[in-house]
Amino acid sequence: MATTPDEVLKTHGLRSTRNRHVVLEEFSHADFALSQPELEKRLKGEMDRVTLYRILSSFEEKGILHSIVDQFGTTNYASCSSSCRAGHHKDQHIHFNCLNCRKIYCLPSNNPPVDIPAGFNAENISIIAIGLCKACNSN
Amino acid sequence: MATTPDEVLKTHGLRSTRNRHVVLEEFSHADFALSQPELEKRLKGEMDRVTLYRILSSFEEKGILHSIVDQFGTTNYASCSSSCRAGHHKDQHIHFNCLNCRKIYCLPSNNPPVDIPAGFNAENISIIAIGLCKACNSN
DNA sequence: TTAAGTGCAAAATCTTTGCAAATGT
DNA sequence: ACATTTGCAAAGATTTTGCACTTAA
Repeated sequence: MATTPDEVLKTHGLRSTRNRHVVLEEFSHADFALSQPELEKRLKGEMDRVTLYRILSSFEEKGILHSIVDQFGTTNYASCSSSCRAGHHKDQHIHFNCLNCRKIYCLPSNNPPVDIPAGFNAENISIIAIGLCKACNSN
Repeated sequence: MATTPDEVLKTHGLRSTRNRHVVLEEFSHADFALSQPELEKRLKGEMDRVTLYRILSSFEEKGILHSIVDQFGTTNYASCSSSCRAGHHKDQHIHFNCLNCRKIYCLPSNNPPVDIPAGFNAENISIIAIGLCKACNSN
């Protein structure tokens, strides 16, 4: 079921605006996570930087995107799986952060079970593999 | 074998200075990872902010500390295990990032095996459990 | 002595906030 | 019409850079 951008927005209680469509469009192309600075470059001049920040955080809040903080401390965003709901994200896959191109890939691998000591209450587990990605490896 | 601060510095090719001793002292107390902002608070007035940044990055580079980027994008530092060498860190434990007090704990758990797709070359794997820590849970 | 380390000022980033104008429903 | 969304300006926060002074070896 291919949901249209309009439907995605409506379903998540957001108005359909030109800027939001542009951002959704970018994510539909990308096969990896995008950061605000990266998106800003791609959309150079298309919209105000602040608007972009606001769109990203509303998309995350509504459950359209989930965020991954990479090894450089930058927040990156990727489309959510169907298991994400507004205000509650559950990343069930591993991310790969390339040291060279800095891209973040959502890997198909599932999280392995992780052993947490008693007393600690893990709500979510972030697993990020760090190294060289497929593209950078073959150069 | 309790290595003295002086020995730690010498072994890693760093000069023995007052500032570095102060930083090492802080880490010897801490049972969790410390960020630059946190250290700056603790060492209020003891040294320049820039010096602290430089000490932390040289300690990381030389393999005295390893860094963990937390859920808020802040870089935190913790003592390295003996398996870390200059320029090559191998975190073999899981970190726990508390949503309430924001502390990062190095858990005793070992990394589970993680399945990485062919073509990707993982140098290191960062596993961060996010939730409420032991202390914050019991309040 | 002299290379490494430090402090201060300033720059560079990245992110947030306030508010008036524009836009979607 | 009216609440949302946007753009601009400005403020905050964090981290880096340049350079002259100081210090460890």
